[in-house]
Amino acid sequence: MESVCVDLFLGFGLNAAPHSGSEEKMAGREGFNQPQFTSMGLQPPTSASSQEERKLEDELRRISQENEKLSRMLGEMCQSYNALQAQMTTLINSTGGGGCSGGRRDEGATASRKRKEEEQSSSSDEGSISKRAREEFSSASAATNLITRVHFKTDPSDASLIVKDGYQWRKYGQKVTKDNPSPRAYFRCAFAPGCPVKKKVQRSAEDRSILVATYEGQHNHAQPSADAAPPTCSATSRSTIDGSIPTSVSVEAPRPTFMLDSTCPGSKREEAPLLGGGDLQKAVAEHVAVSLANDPTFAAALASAFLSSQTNRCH
DNA sequence: CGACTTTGACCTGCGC
DNA sequence: GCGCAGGTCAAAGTCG
Repeated sequence: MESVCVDLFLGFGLNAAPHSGSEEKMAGREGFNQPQFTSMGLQPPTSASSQEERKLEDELRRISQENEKLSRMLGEMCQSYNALQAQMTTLINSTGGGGCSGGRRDEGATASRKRKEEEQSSSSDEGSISKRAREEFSSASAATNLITRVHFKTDPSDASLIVKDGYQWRKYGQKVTKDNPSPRAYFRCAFAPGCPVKKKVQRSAEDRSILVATYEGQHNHAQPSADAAPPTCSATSRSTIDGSIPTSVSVEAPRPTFMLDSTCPGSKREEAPLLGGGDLQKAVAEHVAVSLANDPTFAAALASAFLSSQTNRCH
C-alpha cells in the first residue's frame, strides 16, 4: 500500500504563487495582481484602480486565502492518513498478517482457491478453458477493481432496468435481493470479447424513480459510440440518450485513492485509482481547472477583469 | 436464423 | 456443517 498525498496548492490562474504559500506576496496589491493577469494572458490595468477592480481584487484575495486554507486542511488530512496507515502496518506486522476473523476468511479463500486449482488441473476440455479464461479475466479486473455507482433519474412508470451509457451490454441474469424489492439486473460488456467490465442495475429502494447502476472494472477497449457518453458526462448530454439522467456518481476503489467528482465533464473518473504522484497531481489540476471553467462566478469575474483591462488599455 | 432476453437452477462465499 | 444471499450459468423463449 502506498501513501497518497496530494500537493493541492492550486498553482493556476487565481493563485500566482503555487508553492510559495507566502502571505507576504498577497499583502502588496501590486505583487499580488500582476502575475495573475500575466499568467492569464491578460494585460495588467494601467490606470488607477476603479472601485470595481478593487472589489475584484478583494474577491481574488479571498479566494486565494480560501485556497490556502483548503490546502492546509488537505495537508493535515494527508498527515493523519499516513499516521493511520503506519499504525495499521505495525498492527498487521505485530499480529502476523491477520486477525482472528481475517484468518478464518483467508482460510476459506485458500480452500476455495485450492478447489479451483484442482478443478483446473483435472479438466482439459474446451469448456473449462473458456471458464478458466473468464476467471483469469475477472481476477485481472479485480486487480484493478474499480467500482463506480451512478444514479439515474428515470420515469417511475418505466419498469425496465436498461441504462444506455454508450457501451453495449449483455444481460446475463436478474435477481431479487433481500434489501430491495425491485430486481437487480446483471450485465456484461458485450462490445469487446473478454472485456471484464460488469454492470448491476437496480432501482433505488427509497426512490423507485432512481436507477442505481454499479460498474465494476475498467473497459479494455475504446468507447463504441461517440454520441453516447460514459457515466462521467454531463446530465444534459446523457439525458438526450434515453431520458435517464444521472444525478450523482461515486467511485469506490480497493485502496486509498483521490476521488474526483465525476459529475463534472472532463474529469478522469475511471483513471483515478491508477494515478499516482505526478499523474495524480496533474489530474487534480485538470479537474480543478475544469471545475473553475464551469463556475459561472469565476467566468463572470474573469470576463469582468478582462473587460476592465481592455477598457483601461483603450483609454 | 441469429442475437438477445428471461428465468430457474446451480455455484460460491460467508456467518452462525 | 448448514443455511442464506448474491452472483452466474445455460436452456428456453422472443424478436427482428
